[in-house]
Amino acid sequence: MGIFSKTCEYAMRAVFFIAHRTASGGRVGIKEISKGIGSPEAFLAKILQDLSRRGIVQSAKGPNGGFYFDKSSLKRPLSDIVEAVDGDGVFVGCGLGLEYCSEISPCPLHNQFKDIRNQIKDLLQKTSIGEFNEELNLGLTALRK
Amino acid sequence: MGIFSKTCEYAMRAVFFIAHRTASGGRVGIKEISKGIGSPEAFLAKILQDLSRRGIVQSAKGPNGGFYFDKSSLKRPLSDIVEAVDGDGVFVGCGLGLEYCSEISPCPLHNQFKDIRNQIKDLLQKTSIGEFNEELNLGLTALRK
DNA sequence: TTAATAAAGGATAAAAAACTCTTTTTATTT
DNA sequence: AAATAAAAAGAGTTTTTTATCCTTTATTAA
Ligand code: FES
Ligand code: FES
Repeated sequence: MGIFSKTCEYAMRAVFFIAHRTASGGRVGIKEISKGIGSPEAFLAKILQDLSRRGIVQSAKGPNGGFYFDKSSLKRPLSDIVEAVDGDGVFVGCGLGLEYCSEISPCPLHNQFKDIRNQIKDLLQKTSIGEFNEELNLGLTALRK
Repeated sequence: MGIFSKTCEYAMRAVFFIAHRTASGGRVGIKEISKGIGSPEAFLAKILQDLSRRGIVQSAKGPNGGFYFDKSSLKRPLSDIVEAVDGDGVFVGCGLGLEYCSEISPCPLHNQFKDIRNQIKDLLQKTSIGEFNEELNLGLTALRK
C-alpha cells in the first residue's frame, strides 16, 4: 500500500477530475468520472456518496445531474478529503505505530518522521481542489494509467 | 492507517528491540519481544519467522534460543525491513495511486510528492537497525505505549 | 536419553478494506 | 402524467490484512 488507502486515492483523483470537468459550471456523472480516473464505477459511487453527505462535493440527481463543485468548495484543501476518508492518522500518527506520537515518549524515528509528516500535511493543506485545472486542461498531468 | 502496514510497524519495532536487547551477544525470545513492543505474540512470531527466512534476523531454537543480530546484520538499513514486509511501494509508488509514477505522465501531486517520498527513502536507508541502542538504553526513546 | 525449551510450520478465524448488485428517491423532459 | 436519467441507499460478496491455535522440529541440559 501507499501512504493513502485505495479509497482515498480514488477520492483525490475523482475530486481533481470533477473540479476540472466542471470548472465552467457543468456537472459530471459517475460513469464518466470513473472512466476518467480508472476506478471501479460502483465503488467510486459509494465514495462520492460519502463525500457528498459530508458536503465536500456537490451533487444533483436526475437528468443533467451529476457531481460538481461550487465556487467556495473549489478552494477546499486536499487535506479535507484525506481527513474525511482516511482520518487524521497521516497527520498525527506515529511512524512506528505507537498508540500516540509524543515528544515526551518518542519512538526512535520520531524526530525525523515528524518533519516528513508535517511536509505531507503542508502539501495537502496548501493544495486546493481546483488548483490543477489548468494543468489538466493542457494535459500536463494525468489522473489515470 | 499510517504510512506502513501494521505488520511492518511491528517488524520495525521488533527489530529495534532485538538489536537493543542482544547488543551484548545474547538472544531474546518471542514472548519478551512481543511484550516489549506491545504486539500480539503469535502474529509477531509469524513476522519474525519471515524475516528469519530472508536472513534479515538471526534465530536459534531450543533453550537459550531466540532472535538476535550478528554484527553485520546490525548495520542493515531499516529500508531492508520495510521492503521485505511492505514491498517497494513506499519508495517508488505514486501518491495518487496511478499505476506507475512517471515524469512523463505525472499526477498533479507528482513534483511535491516525489520529494517527500525521497525523504522517506533517505530516512529508512540512513537509519540502521542498531543505531538506537544507546537511546533505548537511556530510556530516551520508546517502543511501546 | 529424556525432558524442557523455543522457533518453524500449517491451518483456521476474525476484522477490515475493496468492490458489486439491486432498489429507491429525486429531478427533468416529453 | 409518463418516461427517463442519475444519484442515494441498502444489502451483500470478495479479497486482504490481522490475528490465533496447534503440531512439528531442532537444540540444550540434566
Ligand atoms: S512517536 Fe513515533 S513518530 Fe512521534
Ligand atoms: S505520478 Fe504520482 S507521484 Fe509521481
